[in-house]
Amino acid sequence: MHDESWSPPTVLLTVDLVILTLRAGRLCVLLVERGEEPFRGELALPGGFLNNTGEAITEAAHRELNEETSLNAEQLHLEQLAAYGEPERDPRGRIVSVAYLAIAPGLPEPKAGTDAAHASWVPAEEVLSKRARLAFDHEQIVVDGIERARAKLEYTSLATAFCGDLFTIAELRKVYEAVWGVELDTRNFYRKVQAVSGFIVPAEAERRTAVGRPARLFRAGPQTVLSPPLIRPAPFPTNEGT
Amino acid sequence: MHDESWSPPTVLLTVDLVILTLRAGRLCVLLVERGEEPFRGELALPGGFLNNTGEAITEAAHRELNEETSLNAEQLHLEQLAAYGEPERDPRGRIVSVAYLAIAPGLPEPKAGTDAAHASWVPAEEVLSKRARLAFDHEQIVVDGIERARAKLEYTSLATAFCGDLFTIAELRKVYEAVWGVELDTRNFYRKVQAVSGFIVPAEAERRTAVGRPARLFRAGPQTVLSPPLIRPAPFPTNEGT
DNA sequence: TCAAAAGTGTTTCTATTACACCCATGC
DNA sequence: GCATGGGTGTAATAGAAACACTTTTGA
Repeated sequence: MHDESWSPPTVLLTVDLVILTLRAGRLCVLLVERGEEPFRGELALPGGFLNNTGEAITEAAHRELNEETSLNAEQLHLEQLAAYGEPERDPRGRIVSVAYLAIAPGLPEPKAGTDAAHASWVPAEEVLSKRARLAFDHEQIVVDGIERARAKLEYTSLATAFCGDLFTIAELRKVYEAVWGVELDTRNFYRKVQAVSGFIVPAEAERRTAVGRPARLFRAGPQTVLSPPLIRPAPFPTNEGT
Repeated sequence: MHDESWSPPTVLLTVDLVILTLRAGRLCVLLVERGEEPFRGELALPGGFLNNTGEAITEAAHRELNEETSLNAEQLHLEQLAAYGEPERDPRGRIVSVAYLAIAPGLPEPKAGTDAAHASWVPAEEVLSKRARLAFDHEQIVVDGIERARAKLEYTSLATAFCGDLFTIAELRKVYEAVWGVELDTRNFYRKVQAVSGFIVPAEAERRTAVGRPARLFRAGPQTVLSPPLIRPAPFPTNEGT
């Protein structure tokens, strides 16, 4: 197939982060305005090259995440999305990016990283509707990240990663509504979510708001896989004749 | 953070393939006996280095898949699983592998590739039960691949990729039973699978076996996402008090 | 006529939905 | 009291599971 002197090509490796959070009831993604070429001044995902200290890819993702949000591993969810390696995806050369999905509870305005002129929370809808355009293939990565989050809300406890340590069931429902882009019945959600064993456990406390009855507080339970799952309503009616 | 002369480390990129098929009603994965160091003589996933002709990672996966199975892109399912990049995963140096999941209909005994002394179909159970040990981190990759296949049988039409162009509902059911490792009621499956619009469409033909009533033949329909999905039975009873 | 596999009907049970209604609080 | 959001009860419906039964074939 090839002679003995053949040697495989080397590539540069970056990590890119799709960091999702809820702000004012809307799903938002952290984007930076690039301070360097290529795509200087355009919006992009936070990320960067792998260190040359022999770090694992996941470690690089944690490092970049900490640079952007000052949150560490215990405080949020981080998982690998996929590798993106089209030859023409980066004009600087053969650069393969491993994308990660991070979920954070509501955060203050982010601080700028070293190679990011600005960093800001952009509503996911801005990206999905193509009103905000992104550098490289980052639009596809965001789309993949949001779809991963939407899917994992169904059968894992990922939604609790959007909340703080303590949360009400109404807050948890707002996570589902914002990420899925639907409205859910408050009362049925209230019972359904409590019927999933190990999903949320009651805390001995209440949260008082300006008006209305105080809500019980809960924290994330031990179970990470939900059974039964919370099925998201079909976005478009499934009516087509067989 | 780092000075201007800093340059990121280069890595070598491989693709590894988890190729699944059904043989005699059992889920099997294609493994090769390594013909070179490291791990000479041990079992491993088929795969290899990225070409230096500027190919996309997905193209490299297709190329390796064709070398092992002589099947092309139209004949089977191929999707990216994940990137594996622990620093110590390969003793040869910093090698990142992008793993792919391939699903093939029943195939004859495979031909050996260039750097594979033997290639053979190994029952998935041999790997999951750790009776067969694999080189590198390939055991984890196989576990991830099988779990991906199990999950995607629920909500996508992936099961048809295990079948030939034409198949009976009983054959399709055997796919679900083998991949999930459960037994399904033939009669309920028969109706449920036909109730999913666009999953399978009847072909104007029958399949006669040695004994019994001939079965109608079907082919894969246009729908790739199943609604409603086919939920797999919980492997262990979900009984734990809240 | 029998065995085997395909395909149908029907009952039972459980989960989801929709929505009426009650509860606890601040003002 | 009354507005507001939290929480409960319940009837109607849809889906899943269990299984008796009929159909079609080869031998």
